[in-house]
Formats: sequence, structure tokens, C-alpha cells
Amino acid sequence: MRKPCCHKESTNKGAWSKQEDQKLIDYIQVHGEGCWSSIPKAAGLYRCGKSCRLRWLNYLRPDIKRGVFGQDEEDLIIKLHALLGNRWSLIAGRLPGRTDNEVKNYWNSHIKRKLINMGIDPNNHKLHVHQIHATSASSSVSMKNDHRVSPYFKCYDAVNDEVLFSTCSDKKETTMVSSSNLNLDLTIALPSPRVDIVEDKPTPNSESRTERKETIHAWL
DNA sequence: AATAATAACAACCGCCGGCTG
DNA sequence: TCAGCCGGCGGTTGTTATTAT
Repeated sequence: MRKPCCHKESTNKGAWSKQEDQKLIDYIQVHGEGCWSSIPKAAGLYRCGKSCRLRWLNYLRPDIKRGVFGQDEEDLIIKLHALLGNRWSLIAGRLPGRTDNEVKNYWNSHIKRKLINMGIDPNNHKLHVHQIHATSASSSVSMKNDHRVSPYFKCYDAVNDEVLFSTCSDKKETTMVSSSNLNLDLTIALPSPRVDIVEDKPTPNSESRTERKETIHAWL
């Protein structure tokens, strides 16, 4: 049984104080991101290395872009999630200045709920058939007109197990032009056996990490 | 104005894979 | 070859802020 990394009772937990932040910033500005396990002691912090790493990567790094996610970013997150599942670090890697934690939080607090409200399963981006009937009968117009609708999803007939139609946001092209910072070109050549991105299984969790990494590297 | 409910975000936990001695 | 350390990742929890009643 491995010891927890933060077993020392003298290790601080919880929110970081301004003094702690400054110590970490000062240290990294002078010495760079080195060995995280040795940084706390060297910087005079009563934190574990993991905590320092997380604080730096998610909050203190100077290149972090804070604030509200733009529509471009939200669209991209949804597209990437449809492709990659909960691989937040990979998704964040395509969003300059955003961290995996931030993307994950944004997904869980904003996008997920939005998709659910639209009748889209956030796990597989499928719109179930009873929802399709409802939306096609009454709200297809609003879906068309509302560009905040998931920019990439397939409507899925759960009964017949088939994709009824798929759509992408017609905003795609303009976002690609308007946001030069974002790599929105998702014209990814998927390996032939893995083209069905609405596939339920295997889920990300059912693959080994090695397999997942190999697959993703092949895609990206 | 007080309280409850909900949303948003920061941080922790535990697992995994890579690396090294 | 293998055990242990370390960094990275995703899931989850805790705290604070905001909104509704």
C-alpha cells in the first residue's frame, strides 16, 4: 500500500493564501518548474508537491486566460468532447490559456446542464428519439435559430439504434475565421475503425490509458 | 432581511503509467 | 525484472457567491 503523497501533518490544505501564492510564483520565476516534490521545501511552503503543481497549473501560471468562456470555446469543447470524451487535458490543450480543471468545471456546471435541458445526453451527445419527436414537432425552429445549441451532435433513435440525422452548427465557419487563436479546424482524419464518434462503447473508461493515448495521438 | 437552493470554482483524492535505480 | 517514486489525469468534494423564496 502506497503512502499518500501528503501524509505530513504539517502540510497545509485548503485554500491558498496570497503569501503562499507569492512564494510559489517567486520560486518558479527564479527556478522554473522543476521537480514538484522538492518545490514546497525549496520555496518554503507547507504544501505537498501535487498541491503546488495544481495551484501553479490551474491558477498562477501567467499564460492562463481567465474569465468567461466564449461561444467559440464552448462550441469547441462540445465538439472535442464528442470526439474525445472526458479527456479534459486533451480538450484543454486545444484551448489556449485554458486548463483542464477549468474546462472540466465549465463542462460540468454549464455545458452538461445545457445539453441535458436540450434532451441531449452529455455523455454520448445523442438526442434520444422521444426528444427528437418533441423537438421536431415543436421546437426544431428554435433549435435551428439558437446557435447555442450543441454545434455538433447526432440525433439518435434509441429504439432502432440508428442515427437519424446529424448536424453541425452553421456558425462553424465564422468561428473558424473569427478566432485565429483557437484551433478550430477539427477536420481530423479518424482511423477507419473509429469513425463512429457517437458510439456508446467502448467508453473512455473501458479503454486502457495506453490505448487511449495511442488513439488520441493518431487523431491529433 | 433572512434563509434556502443553486451555481461556480478551487482544491483534494486516488489511480495509473513512465521512469529509474 | 521489479519495486518505489513522481507527475499527470479525471472524478469528486468543499467552499464561496449568487439567486430565489
